[in-house]
Amino acid sequence: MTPETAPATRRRGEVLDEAIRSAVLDLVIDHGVAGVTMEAVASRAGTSKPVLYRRWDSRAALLRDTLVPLAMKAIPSTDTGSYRSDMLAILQGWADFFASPAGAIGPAIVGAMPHDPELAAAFRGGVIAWRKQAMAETLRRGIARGEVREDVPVDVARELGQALLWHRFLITGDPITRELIEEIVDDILVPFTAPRG
Amino acid sequence: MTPETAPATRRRGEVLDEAIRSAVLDLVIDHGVAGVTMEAVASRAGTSKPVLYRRWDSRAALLRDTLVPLAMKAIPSTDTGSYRSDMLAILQGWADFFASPAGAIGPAIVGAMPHDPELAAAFRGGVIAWRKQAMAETLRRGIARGEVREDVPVDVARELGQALLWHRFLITGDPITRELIEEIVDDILVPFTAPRG
DNA sequence: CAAATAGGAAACGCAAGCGTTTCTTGTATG
DNA sequence: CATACAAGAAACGCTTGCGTTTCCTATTTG
Repeated sequence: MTPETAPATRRRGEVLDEAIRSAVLDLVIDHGVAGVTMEAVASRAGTSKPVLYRRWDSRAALLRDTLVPLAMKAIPSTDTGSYRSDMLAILQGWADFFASPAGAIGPAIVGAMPHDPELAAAFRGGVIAWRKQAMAETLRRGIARGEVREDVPVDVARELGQALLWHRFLITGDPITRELIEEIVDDILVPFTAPRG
Repeated sequence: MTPETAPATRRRGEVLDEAIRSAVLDLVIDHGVAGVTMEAVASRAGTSKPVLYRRWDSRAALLRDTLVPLAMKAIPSTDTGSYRSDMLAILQGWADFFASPAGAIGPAIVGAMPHDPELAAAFRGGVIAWRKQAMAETLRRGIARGEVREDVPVDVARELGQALLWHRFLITGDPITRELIEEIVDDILVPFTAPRG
């Protein structure tokens, strides 16, 4: 046990940041957003409240800075070569997110937004705006390939698939299967967006 | 001020029950579900905690018994004579509910269900099951009239319209307009369910 | 009318959480 | 090496909320 090999007892920088983020997610999963208190996060992350308050001036800021980036990295943005296979990949990405531990942030954010305008702005202005843009891009590529009609109502078309998945995830609790995804794409999305012949 | 006309100072039965229900909804609207504490409900309803505990053994039971019936009476179940006008009425009912003060219970329930299995069972087994049944009934009537194809995939068809509305209400915050409702019915639902050929 | 019920006020002891302060000391930097 | 920074432990005083008890008395019931 020489001094050179004594293990570090305190964490700094990214190591500590990751421990805090991980603690927040664990608490959301276990107890919902109400379980995310400064006391609980500090305890779970093996740190102290002054450490948290040095970074965030409030619980709301901590939640916002932790939950929103998790939602941001969930979904592939990918050009697969066809509108159909783009949509299959995107909807599968959502389904995988919902099935993952991080999916717990979905209902947490939805429940919190009505009373946290900054969280709502971050989530809708960040994550959702980005997803809308990516979906519009997907439709644009489809139009360029001649797979999607030029007068497709983009506003509705870009949300139609994920709306069904969110509905099952948040509201009805019904299963989200690969078969459902293919049905949505082949029986709803493709007919709805296809050029009219 | 004769004794016969002295105003009542205590409430009983339905009058008191309604005051409690109203207090819960007010608190959800103002503070979200986290604001619904036994202290706050008692104070808001102008009653006392023993009165609440005489009725419910826990905050969770009070929430469940208050929020779920509110969701239950939101939506018309109506036979208007055609599948199209049925769907217009139903989706307008959802839109009106979301725009009403009681709409606040939507995100409240969604946020709470992952950690309250009894609430989830009440909401999904009660409200949602009832809505699914009513939607299946609507499709059946459409089939009988020849407006809806006999092989319509009921599982997806019965949730498609409201999924889009819930998505806007809970996730994106985009407006829910009469034009949107008509677009959903005329451009998505009717083509998707219509007989082929 | 008398008796029973339960509404409402007030209080209780306890726990959890808040935001902050003080202190020690591990770790990074120059 | 010395210095600066910040991590982590511990404690603080305060607030809110919990579930419960006691008491008084309004209201209903028989």
